[in-house]
Amino acid sequence: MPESHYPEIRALNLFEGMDETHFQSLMRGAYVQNFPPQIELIGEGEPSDFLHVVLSGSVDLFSSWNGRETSLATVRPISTFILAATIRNAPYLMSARTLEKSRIVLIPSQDVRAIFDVDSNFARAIVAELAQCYRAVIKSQKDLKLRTSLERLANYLLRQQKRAGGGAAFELDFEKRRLASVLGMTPENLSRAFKGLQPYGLIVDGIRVSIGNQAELEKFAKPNPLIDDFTL
Amino acid sequence: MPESHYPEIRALNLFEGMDETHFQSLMRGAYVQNFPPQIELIGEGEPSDFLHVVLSGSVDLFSSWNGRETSLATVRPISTFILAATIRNAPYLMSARTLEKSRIVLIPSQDVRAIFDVDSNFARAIVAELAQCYRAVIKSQKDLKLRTSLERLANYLLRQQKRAGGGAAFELDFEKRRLASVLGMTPENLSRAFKGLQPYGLIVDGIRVSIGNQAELEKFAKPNPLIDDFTL
DNA sequence: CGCTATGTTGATCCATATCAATAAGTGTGG
DNA sequence: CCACACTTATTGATATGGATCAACATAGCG
Repeated sequence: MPESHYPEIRALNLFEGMDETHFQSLMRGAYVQNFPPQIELIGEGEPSDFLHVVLSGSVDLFSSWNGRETSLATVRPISTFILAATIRNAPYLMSARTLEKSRIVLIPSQDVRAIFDVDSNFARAIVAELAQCYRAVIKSQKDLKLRTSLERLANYLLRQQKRAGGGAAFELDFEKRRLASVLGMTPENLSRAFKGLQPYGLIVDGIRVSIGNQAELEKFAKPNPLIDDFTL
Repeated sequence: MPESHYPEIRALNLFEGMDETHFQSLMRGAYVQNFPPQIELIGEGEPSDFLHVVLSGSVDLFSSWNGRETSLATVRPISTFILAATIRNAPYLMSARTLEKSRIVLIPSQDVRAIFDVDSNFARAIVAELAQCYRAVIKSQKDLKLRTSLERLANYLLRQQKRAGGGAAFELDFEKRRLASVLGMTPENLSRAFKGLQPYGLIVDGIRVSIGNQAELEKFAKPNPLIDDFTL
């Protein structure tokens, strides 16, 4: 793999503390690939041969059952995915597909496991990452089980607003169809949910969103750090 | 803490591979406590001072928001909980309460983190445990988002049947009210869902369940290893 | 024994899904 | 650059899963 990518990968939490020779050894076995949009990178149930790192573009993690499908998460640069399957050497629980043109690093899972065994800094970083992923899913679970779809949307908008800098106007970083799936509802229902937030001064035009009455929206959404704070 | 408990704790996946002196050191700081039923052990949002190990009894992990409450998991002997919060030194995302009279080991979180740093076998075990917990929540997420409540109940029954040995008759290990919460529905809806499975030969009497038509129930439930297999 | 919490059943309401039609983008090739 | 096809978004009408409210039965438990 071209060495030009090393620094950006090295800068990831997962790799920054590890021994240089170990990092080099990981990179030697890795390779970078460019994918067009809508390519299925992995399918659930397949053996976890590679740890993936998204360098650019974005990847949708989804799952299907009995003809239904749901988006579970979106991976954006620069971060890794399917770390847990790699560690446990178990089949992927989710499928992954590119949402746009994406550049992705593939690191053989066995190399990751081997280096994990000899580099305690790397091991520590993996633990931190896994614990964070775990907590992220728990938060999502609480969101799903404790809130109605309207409340989930309201809180999603507040989170997205914060990520975008906190201004009243910002943009959605999802196609609405997939936002609906992520939030656990149908596209039609999402469309109506946006309408349902109009009383709080919400204006939506395509991907542009503006929150007219911040205080009222927050009063309705009741955001909670133990569900909505992604740093926690 | 009384040394009589050491062997059963030591036998846990999490501790079995670690250095004996490190284990002793962990145990020195730990203590065992007996709790009556319905005691809240920890509240979400509190700092994660202790890693907990359930020796006997059972513990409900739940969460509340805006007056609603949901059960996220049940911890049974012998296993640990809130490992992720301990590792990240972050506030608990879930509350915990005893369901019955329970004996619980409390290990100071800072001791766990300290030993983690010096014992690579322990670190490895923690990673394995975290990865498994993560995968368990992902499966639960898929169950929630891809299935109706009737399908969730049917698959839960099949899982429970397998855990109980595979025979047609077995017992629920949940109070129905909490089973409903775990499955993401109301008690009334669960009651009706049991009725809804009668066409598949399901008979329920208190906590005793019997599956009359295994083949038909499976045909309806469509169990999937990537959702329902707890070893994966 | 009662008392209290749990479970069941029925009636009704509400949120969300589904089905169907239309509109609005978006990308492609002529 | 436009016309066309195709996907996505919206809107309306309707169906349905599941929640809520209320009454009653039942089972633990002191």
